[in-house]
Amino acid sequence: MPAKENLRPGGRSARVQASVHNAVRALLKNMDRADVTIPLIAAEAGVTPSTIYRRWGELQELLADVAVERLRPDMLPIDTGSARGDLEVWTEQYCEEMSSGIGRDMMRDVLAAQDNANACKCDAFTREQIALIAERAHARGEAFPDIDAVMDGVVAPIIYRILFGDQPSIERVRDLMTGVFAAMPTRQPQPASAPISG
Amino acid sequence: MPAKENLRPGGRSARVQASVHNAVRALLKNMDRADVTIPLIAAEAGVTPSTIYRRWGELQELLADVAVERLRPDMLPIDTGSARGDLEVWTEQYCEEMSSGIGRDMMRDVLAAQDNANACKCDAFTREQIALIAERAHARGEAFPDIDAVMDGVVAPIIYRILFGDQPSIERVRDLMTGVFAAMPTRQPQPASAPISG
DNA sequence: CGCTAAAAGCAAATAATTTGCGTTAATGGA
DNA sequence: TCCATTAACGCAAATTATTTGCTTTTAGCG
Repeated sequence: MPAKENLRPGGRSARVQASVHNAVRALLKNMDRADVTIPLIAAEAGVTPSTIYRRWGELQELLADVAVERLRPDMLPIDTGSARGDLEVWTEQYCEEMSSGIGRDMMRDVLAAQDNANACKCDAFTREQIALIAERAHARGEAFPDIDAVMDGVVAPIIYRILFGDQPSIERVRDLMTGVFAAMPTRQPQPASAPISG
Repeated sequence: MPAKENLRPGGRSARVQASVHNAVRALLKNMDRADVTIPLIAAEAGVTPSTIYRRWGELQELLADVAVERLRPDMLPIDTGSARGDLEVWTEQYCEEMSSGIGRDMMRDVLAAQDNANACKCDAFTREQIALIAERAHARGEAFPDIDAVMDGVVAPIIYRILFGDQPSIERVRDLMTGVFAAMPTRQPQPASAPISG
């Protein structure tokens, strides 16, 4: 139902979409999300409300659309020199972003939508980032856990805790990471491996 | 904001609440959740819409309220004779319930609400069920993982996958459970150690 | 029993959503 | 390049949902 993908990529349509997205971001910055309505967004974006209704159906789909764009990673995972360090830094940053008020709201928006395509996208973004870290690890000759193991062992617990009311602590996040590395099938890592200290 | 707790427990108020909850359940059984509106619920429940608006504020809070009641466990975890068996059976049932269309919808309702009190309740329900299994294990003198280890290692991955688009398979769920038991610190189980207080 | 106030009902006012139809402009083919 | 086609938009009227002020009911309590 929410167009976004299969719409005419050409000028006006894209312009309207960008304008609406910008309007949503601008409004969310300044006011409580409970007070943001479609007519308000339309006014801010300079379009007529029916355009939004026809393209997104309801507010939640639009919010989910906007949220997923903001959740798209905008940089490569930081290279610390070791797989474990890479994952640790990435995980802590991910956890911080997602625990913040904005991150929570965006995740809520994505999950609240009828259409779960956006939720799938978020999952894909995360997997891609971890895959990049894994690739680097392999290129260095370091052992690295399966993506699924990282998702189940680190990402899922973080997200679960954020969604269900508990703020995950840095210590807990480190423990989760340690657990995933410990559970990794121990085939011999090639010589170049260099685990971080501390 | 959503009353439900601190309301007058007496006759009329409780009657209205029950009537509204029943109306929601009845409507959700027969129609798409996108077509359920507050005026419709009010008509079905035989109350005036403004009553619902004043008590719950918006549809999502009401849906979350109803959903959390349906997510409340209505029976003790099945006793299979062993801790591992108990957890396995419970986990598989939990996974099935949550993966089903109804379970997903209820979880979505709970998470979509502004107020996350209901989400916390769901987490508490799950912890209580696992705590019961843990108590039985301790009473039998069996080792059992920490509740947090089970939440992070089994529950969180299941819920994450359901929310973010992947259906967790029975095999994967068993693997998760095996992992949690394997990672358990292997202190010797005392014979008939004291049950946890709770 | 009678008082007080929380919760419900009712109806008018306001706001959001849907819908029909005319207009604009992106796309694709001649 | 121009034209035909049609998706997407704008506008405005109709419908539906939400809010609000006021009245009535009734739970809670001395």
